[in-house]
Amino acid sequence: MLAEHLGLSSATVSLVLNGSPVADSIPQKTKDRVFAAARDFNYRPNFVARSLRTQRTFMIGVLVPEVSEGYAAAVMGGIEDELLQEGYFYLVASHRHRADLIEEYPLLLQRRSVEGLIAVDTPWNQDIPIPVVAISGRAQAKGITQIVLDHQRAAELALEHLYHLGHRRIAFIKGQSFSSDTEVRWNAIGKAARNLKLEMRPELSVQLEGDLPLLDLGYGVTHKLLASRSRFTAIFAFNDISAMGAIRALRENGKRVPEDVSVVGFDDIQSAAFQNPGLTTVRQPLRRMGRLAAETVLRNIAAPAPHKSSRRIVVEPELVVRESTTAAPLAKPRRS
Amino acid sequence: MLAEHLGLSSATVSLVLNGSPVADSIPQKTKDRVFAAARDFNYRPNFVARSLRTQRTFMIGVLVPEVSEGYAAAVMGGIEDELLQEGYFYLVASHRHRADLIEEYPLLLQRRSVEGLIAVDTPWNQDIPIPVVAISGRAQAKGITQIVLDHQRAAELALEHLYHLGHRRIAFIKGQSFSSDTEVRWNAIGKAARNLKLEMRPELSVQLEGDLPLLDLGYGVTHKLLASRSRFTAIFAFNDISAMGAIRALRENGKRVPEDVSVVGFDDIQSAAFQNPGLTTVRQPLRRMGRLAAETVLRNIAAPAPHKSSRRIVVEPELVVRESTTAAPLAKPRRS
DNA sequence: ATCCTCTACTAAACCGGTTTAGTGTAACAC
DNA sequence: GTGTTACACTAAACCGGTTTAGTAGAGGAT
Repeated sequence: MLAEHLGLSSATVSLVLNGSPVADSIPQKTKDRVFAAARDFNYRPNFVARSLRTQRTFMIGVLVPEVSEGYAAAVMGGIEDELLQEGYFYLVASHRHRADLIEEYPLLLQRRSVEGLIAVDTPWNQDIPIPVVAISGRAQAKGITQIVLDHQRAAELALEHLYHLGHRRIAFIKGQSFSSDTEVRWNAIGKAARNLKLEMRPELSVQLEGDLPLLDLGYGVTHKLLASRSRFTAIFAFNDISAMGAIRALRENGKRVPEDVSVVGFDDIQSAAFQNPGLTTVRQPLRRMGRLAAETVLRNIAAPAPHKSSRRIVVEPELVVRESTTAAPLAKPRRS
Repeated sequence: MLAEHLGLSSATVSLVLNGSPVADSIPQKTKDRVFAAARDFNYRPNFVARSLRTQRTFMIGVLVPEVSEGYAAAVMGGIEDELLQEGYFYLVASHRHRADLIEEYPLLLQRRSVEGLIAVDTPWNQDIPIPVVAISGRAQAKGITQIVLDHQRAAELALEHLYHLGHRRIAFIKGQSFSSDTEVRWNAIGKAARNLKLEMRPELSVQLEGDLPLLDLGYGVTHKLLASRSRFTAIFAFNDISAMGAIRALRENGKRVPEDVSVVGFDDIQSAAFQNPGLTTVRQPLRRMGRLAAETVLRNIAAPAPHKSSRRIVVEPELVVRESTTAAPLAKPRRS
């Protein structure tokens, strides 16, 4: 540390600059000299050295399936808002759903001494000694906090919307088996359908299969659906991307959206609003969920939970009605 | 370090585990004991301590306008591919084009001892002591490497495509003044137009203005364009998002895309392909640019450039023809 | 003159490794 | 028996701060 080229010990300088109570006895005059020198020399204490001594890194790790994908990107936006504001930085790692990476990255991040971890849509069963918050991942380990969507409400919002528009024959695009939300959401849909006395026909359910690129996930399965010649007037897709793929497949088959078939997506990623027609979708407040996760992880760092209890924080979805849904054809809608 | 609970000094353990040549004289038997103990105790050397001594952090900083936005997300995907593979992690900071943050974040990242910096679409004029690679930012400082698109080629690809489809009255949506690509691209378009003897009418040029949210950037200006009643048969937008906004505005005005007006975007972000109709656009190889930036920054770290020369690496665009462009109405197209 | 109490600092330990310069011992040469 | 070398390690410095325990010196009380 070069600052005591001008008189004092490094201890004094450190004490003064950090405003330690031990420095109370140091006269203002000396303090001012220190501050002035720090400014003149443009002194920036070495963060690594400080981290070593204080055992604080002010870093947290973020695990996502893939950074470049809209869902993760939106969540990260919220995470970052909160973290940078609180003086933290974050390290990101994309595991692309590869089991070995899901295993390895948390270890690597721990070696980097991150103070907490946020796992986005990542299966989790490890028990690690730092706070972990999972966003919509199926978490089995104890002691982690989960941010989850109220899937029941989400299913109701979508189905009631379609139901009130007169749709009775609704096709469903189910998520990939590796996605953590698939199962809960599917069950929620089943329950919501029963409440509405809506029949879920097996021949109108298809499941996504491809992995990451997810280019035209919904495209293929919708073609399959159309090929089966089962009649339907609406599709409820697992996510916005598959909904967009579905719309394309419908168009190619001469179906108009929404006049012939209504389509509801899920997530409300940025491009849902950019679609033409705009996509009606169930919004997950992704940015807020990210922010919430960051807040939670910071709180857990500040005050380590005494009891390793698993908590869950439920966030509410919101139906965003755009132009991809309308009254069912050949049937009298009840309300709009 | 707990590992020498079983016999040796920490120095020996470190030497052995790091495969230092100094450890050559240590018999294999001892080495094996060390390795075994490391495994049993699940020993992970503290990265912070090591960083302090070796002055290596294996971290690089990434500056972007906004993480949650498609352009930055795609670039980050490429950056991450390369970095994680090479054992590096990265810290991200979003400056939202705020001048104070653009000033501050590089400093914060340097305090964190990042070994290099990648600036995405970020104006840059500082001269800092670590390698910097800029992706499509207007960089003025010396010593930094820029990854830039061949804008001339990009403009030609788009204009020639439209020209050959018979379009002569083409409207242009120009980028925001803060975006680093705006000016070069505009000049490139001008030059390409002259080469084609295409007249650029001032009344057919509009400029984006809003800042980040960019929800319907192109929407407003296109409405303005339509309101001016100037006739045009095609729009070349500054980016995909404004192109999507333009399409929406056109539709609302009863214009069909592409039958009445063809639209060309720029970037080829993920949702361009998801559009209905699929958006014809000039692709920037964003992921590759990110990867290239990461490779370059790592190379500069390994072998610091002796001469602080500014280099530029030019990448080639590619025209992706989808469904938003077709032959101009009321005119004989030359070729399809 | 002696003791006490403040004031204004600082010496030195510490964080957890890496790295340099040695050191003790055994084997070998002469 | 003595000098030399190779072997198998280790002491200690070091990275750059933070933090604890303590100390020198001035001034006041007795």
